[in-house]
Amino acid sequence: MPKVTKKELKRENLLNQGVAMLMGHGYHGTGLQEILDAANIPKGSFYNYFGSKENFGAEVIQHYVEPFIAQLAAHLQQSEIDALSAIQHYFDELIIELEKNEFKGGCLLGNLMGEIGDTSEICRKSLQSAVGRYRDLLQSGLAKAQQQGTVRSDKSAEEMADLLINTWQGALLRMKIEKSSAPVKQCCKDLLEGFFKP
Amino acid sequence: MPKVTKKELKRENLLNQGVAMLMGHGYHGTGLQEILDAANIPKGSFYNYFGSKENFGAEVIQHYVEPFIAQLAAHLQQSEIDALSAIQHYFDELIIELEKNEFKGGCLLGNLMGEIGDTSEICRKSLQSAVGRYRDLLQSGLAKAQQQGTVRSDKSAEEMADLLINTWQGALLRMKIEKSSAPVKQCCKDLLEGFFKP
DNA sequence: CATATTAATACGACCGGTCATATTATAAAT
DNA sequence: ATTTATAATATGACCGGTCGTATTAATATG
Repeated sequence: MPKVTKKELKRENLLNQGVAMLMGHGYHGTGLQEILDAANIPKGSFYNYFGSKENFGAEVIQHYVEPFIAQLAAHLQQSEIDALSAIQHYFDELIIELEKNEFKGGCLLGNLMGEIGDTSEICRKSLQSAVGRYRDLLQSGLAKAQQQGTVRSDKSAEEMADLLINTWQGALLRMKIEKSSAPVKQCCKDLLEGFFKP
Repeated sequence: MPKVTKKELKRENLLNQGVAMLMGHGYHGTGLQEILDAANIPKGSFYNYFGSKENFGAEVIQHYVEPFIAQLAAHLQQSEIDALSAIQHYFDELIIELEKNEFKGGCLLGNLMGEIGDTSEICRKSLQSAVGRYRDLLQSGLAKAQQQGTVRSDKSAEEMADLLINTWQGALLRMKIEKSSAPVKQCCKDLLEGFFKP
């Protein structure tokens, strides 16, 4: 096996463990040691892969959002299902996952926006990009739903995408402290089955 | 001056500095030393006032929410103004304050829900209580607005209060990473001037 | 002088990050 | 093709500093 691939593999392993650890204990609550231990990589090797903890955090953010974008995109391009239903199914899947985790963690983006969104410029930029990419995809789905007549057209898809993302993020915070999926379920009901209807 | 009062004064000073520091750098990002330095209180004295950092955090949360509740209550009991307008004016004031702080900090409750909402049980309970008290007050204002006919009555005041709080929290996170008040302004517009209308 | 309250100091654990060195891979030279 | 020189990567001990907390000394109160 090529050496460069092996290095990439370890790098990705660190990112995966980083996602899990930062979700669980936050940025400042997680030490590099924990991440390295979880990935079975020696302490001294960390800086062969990343320039600093801060840079690592910024990469973790991008690494985290990727599967969510892929998952939503997969739902949206199922041609036999209308866009609004696709979005609803997507969020239903997220809720199932949240319940499986007993409402712990929530969304890494939301957690880090609150914790380091205005102290680490590098991570702020990364968060901005990650949320932006996610928002753009959701917006395209809502625009499609507008064309299909399942979502109101007197509000822009962009406005609704932002509203949905923001309400979802707030609902995730509530979920964490209430230990209940009621807030996130209500979010979907209020918006997707209520405010967004034509 | 009575001794007990002097002690209470220093205690409250610590809580005030704690609010400011935890807002700026989060729970794990803030050391007790910084707080004690800011309050001009010797390091060894901390445990004369609080049992632990975690207990301190839980108290800071309650200390933080108090003025917001008082401010909203003050708006709501202005008899010459209808409840919906009172709520709108209240949020307008919050937005002005956020702009004054250049979008830094946001809401301590939201930040801590994300960071330690599912790791510190004590703080989780405190957050639950703080948000609950705030929600109840907002709910009573919305119920009043329903009676005055300025807010729709086919949705419960509780549901709308939760939705407003959650969307507001999410919008605050977006505000932090976009460095713009657009998200929070849009939140008020979408809900108070849109979804909540009869 | 006895007692409680405050403050100084001590403590071990851990933080992010650096270092010289060991190992391995690549390139050059024979 | 084999050996030698060079570079890249891997590694664990270790840096100064800070963490939250415990213990001990000093001070104030009765």
